[in-house]
Formats: sequence, C-alpha cells, structure tokens
Amino acid sequence: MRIGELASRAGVSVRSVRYYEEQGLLTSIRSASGQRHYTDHEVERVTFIQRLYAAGLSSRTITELLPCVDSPSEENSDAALERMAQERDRLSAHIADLIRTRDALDGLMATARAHRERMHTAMDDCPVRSGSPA
Amino acid sequence: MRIGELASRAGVSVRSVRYYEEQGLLTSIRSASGQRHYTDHEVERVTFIQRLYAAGLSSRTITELLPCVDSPSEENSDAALERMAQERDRLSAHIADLIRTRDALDGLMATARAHRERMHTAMDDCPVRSGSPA
DNA sequence: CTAGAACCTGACATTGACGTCAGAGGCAAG
DNA sequence: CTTGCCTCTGACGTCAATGTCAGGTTCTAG
Repeated sequence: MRIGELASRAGVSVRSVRYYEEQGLLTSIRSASGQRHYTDHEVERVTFIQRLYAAGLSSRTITELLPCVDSPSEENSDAALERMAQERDRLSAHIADLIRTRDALDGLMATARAHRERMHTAMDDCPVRSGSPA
Repeated sequence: MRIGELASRAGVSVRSVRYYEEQGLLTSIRSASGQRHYTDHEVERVTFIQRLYAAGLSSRTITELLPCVDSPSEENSDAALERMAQERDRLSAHIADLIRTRDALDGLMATARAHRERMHTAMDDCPVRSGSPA
C-alpha cells in the first residue's frame, strides 16, 4: 500500500508517517518513481509508535528501542532491555501519579456535589447566596 | 512569602509561577513596589496546578476548573462539575491506554529476555551469531 | 490523452509550557 | 552608600510532533 492508505489505516497523518521515517522509526520500500510502499505489518508498527508517543517516549528513545522489537536477538538487546525497564518504571510512576490526580478530581467533584446538595436542601445556610437575593 | 520562596517550596521555577498568574491560575498580592507576595496556601495551589498539568490538562481547562476549587458554591459549579467529569473520563481513558502500553512493554521485555536465555544456553542455534566468530 | 487525486521534497509555521536574557528597580547587611 | 541578591516587565528562544504551503511528479479513471 502507499502512504495515504497506511496513514488512514493507522489513524495518523501522512505527514506523521514521513516524520517517522525521517526519525528512523520506519522504513519504506520505494518504487522506481520514488513513492513509498508498505506492507500490512507497517500498520501495526505505526500504531505501536503512536502508543509509545502517547506514553511520553521521545523519538530518540523509541529509536533506541525499536531495533530490539525488530530483531530481539541483536547484540544491543542488553542495553535496550535496560532501557525498556527504565521506561517501564517511568511509565509506572506516571500512571500512579495520574491515578492520584484522578482521585483528587474525584474528591473535588464530591465536594462540589455536596455543596450543590446543601444548596438544594437548605439554601439559606449559604452566606454568599443569602446576602444577595435580588 | 515572595515568589522565589513559593517557587522553591512548590518545586517549580519562578518563571512558571509568573506564567500561572499570566494564565489566570494564580493571584498574588502586590507590595507597594510591585513585588508579588503569597501565603502558604498558594504552595498547595501551585503543586495542584502542576498535578493537573501532568495529567495533560491545558491552562485553559485548568482555568475553567479552579474557580470551582476556590469557591465550590459558585453558580458555575454545575458547568464546572460537568467539565470535571469529562476530564476525569479523559484521564481514565488515558490511564487505561498507558497501562496497555506498559503491558506491551512487558511483553517486549519478556521476548527479549527469552531470546537472551536461548543465546546463553544454545548459542549455536542463532544464525546471525554462528556465522561470524572472528 | 487529460483531469484530478495522490505523492514527492523542502521549508517555514504552530502550539504550549516554559528557559533565558536584558535592563531597571527593590531590599537587607556591612 | 554600596554590594549583592531578589524581583520586575517584556520579549525572544526552545523543543517536539505536526500542520501547511509551494512547486513539481506520478498514478488512475474516464
């Protein structure tokens, strides 16, 4: 398939696909006229790249890890493995942080709802409201 | 306290604190000479702002939610509550996505480790390695 | 063959949360 | 008073992933 189809299948822009290639995250087979061609396999790869981006990894980091995905028996797998463990830990910490934030949001929402309840049941015990009826 | 102390206590840069004020996320009391002064309460607020930033909320979204934190009985709490629920859902989805990514990383690491095991126990069944001893 | 869609390279624009610098003023200690 | 640190405003720089535009080539349907 050509770049347009790959992009739409993976749910990214054509520009992004070219960018991934520029960053060394993706390779393409060029036709005689210079157009990029891809196989179905590349769709997975692009979505996986997107996944890693969403996880906060940079292009450089992804570049370091993808060779390990391509051929897991490479000699660099040791370093890559360490790198992956490191990113995994960072990701875990980030997830924990987000969960704490979500809990904080839940707390705020509970407070807001409680206030709203009080407004409905006893409007007059709210000093802000009771002072300005008009 | 002045801006430097607030920044260091909250673990952010002085620049960031000024930026938050510029975005309407934070207010300060100005001395006669124009210097910003804060109370201990602002430290919490800045750290909470940081938390929301880390959760992927934009300044604009935070601006919409913070009034609800300041005075939960405001009339805008209804809209804010809806907004918070919306952001909470987005956050939950993001967390789920990150967990899937972490699982994918775990899978990759397991594969890499398995390959390494095989390399250690039966070096000669790896065609790449066996072809270039020197 | 020809119109239009899809592709190419290359380069500049954008966005958001800051970094950083310049130039000027404020403030406590010696 | 002055030395040194903190603060002020304002403005430009950064970074990373993408958008977007220009000018040209290639493919495909009619």
